[in-house]
Amino acid sequence: MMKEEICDAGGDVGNNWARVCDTCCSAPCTVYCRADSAYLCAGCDARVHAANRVASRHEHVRVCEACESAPAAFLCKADAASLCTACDADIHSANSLARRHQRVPIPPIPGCLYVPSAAETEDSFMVTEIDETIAEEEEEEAASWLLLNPGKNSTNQNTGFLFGGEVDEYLDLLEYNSSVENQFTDQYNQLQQHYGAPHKSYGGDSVVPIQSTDAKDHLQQKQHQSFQFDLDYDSSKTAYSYNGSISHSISVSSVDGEVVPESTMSDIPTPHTRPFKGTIDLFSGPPIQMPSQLTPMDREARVLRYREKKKTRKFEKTIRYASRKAYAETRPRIKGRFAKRSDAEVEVDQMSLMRETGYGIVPSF
DNA sequence: GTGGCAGCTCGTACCACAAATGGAG
DNA sequence: TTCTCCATTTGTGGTACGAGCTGCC
Repeated sequence: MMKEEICDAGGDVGNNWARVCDTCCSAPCTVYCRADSAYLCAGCDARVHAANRVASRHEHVRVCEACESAPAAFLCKADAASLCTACDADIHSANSLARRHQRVPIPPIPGCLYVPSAAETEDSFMVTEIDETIAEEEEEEAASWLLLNPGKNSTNQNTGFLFGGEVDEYLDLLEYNSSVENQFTDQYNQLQQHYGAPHKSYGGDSVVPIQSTDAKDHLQQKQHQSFQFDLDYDSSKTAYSYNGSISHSISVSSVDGEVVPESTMSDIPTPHTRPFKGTIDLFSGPPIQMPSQLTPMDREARVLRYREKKKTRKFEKTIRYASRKAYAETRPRIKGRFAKRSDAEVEVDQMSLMRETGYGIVPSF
């Protein structure tokens, strides 16, 4: 793909960006401002359009995801892609199947797409290209969450493809539960440190959390995709229903849910039922109070919490009892199922026990 | 465009038994 | 109140199997 040389600074040399930011020339553009007739990156978009009230009203659209060099005009629901008129015509005239893709026009979005943090605004020109690309993706994802809120309290100026209030309330739900969950997690960790051991000592089992350093990217990606599907699924409903999305989320996330040691639950003096990680316990606990107004600082904090939680998600299975795991691994199996131990194996065990303890089994008759 | 088939992926039930749990005495 | 006994429940991993999806004819 030919890269347009717009900036004279040469900041785009050596990258694969189709079009670089007209302002900083050091990052790929993500939005097109119609008022300024300029292609801007996330950081510059935030900085320029947050400068004053007039600038904040500039209408802008995302850049075409195909050519990345023209403003997107249509959103293909089948491909979930924003396309410019040229790419839309090319792609959707290729075959009959593509022609059936449902596309909706993308209206311009007033206001700033991004809410940069202080660190981002200060260090936005110092990150490497790769880091910036990754950060860009996270920015867009986080911004996609942020974009959805205004429609809840004011006139919904979003595309209508996503009903912002619903999704943002979902985010609020997630964050509410995550905060409660984190509170429980912290409490649990403190108790672990307090007791000095993760499990009440019976001389047998001990809790052994599996610390797999390998991040299961495909699982995360899969879950993330399913998560996004949940949102779209909900947004397609005319009537808002928590049950729909929540049941989906549970079915996805509870599979690899982290299990809390039983002893911990019984040992904690303040009783609570810790839900599976990622689940939403709507049917117990105090009613959730939805904030009606969110300041930019609040929203930024929520996005940061969302990112942090996204980074620290765990998908690996947690072993609660190491002895049971060790025993299960050594047990005889038939087609994967546990099988009864033969008499010979039982005798071997008894012999080994006699050697260890020095005592035999006395016949009862 | 529709139906049938093969191949693939994914989730889950199944098994035995030691350990954990909780009630009764 | 504390301890012991005993019945019940829980948790553990590898494999088979069914459901669902995709691609091809």
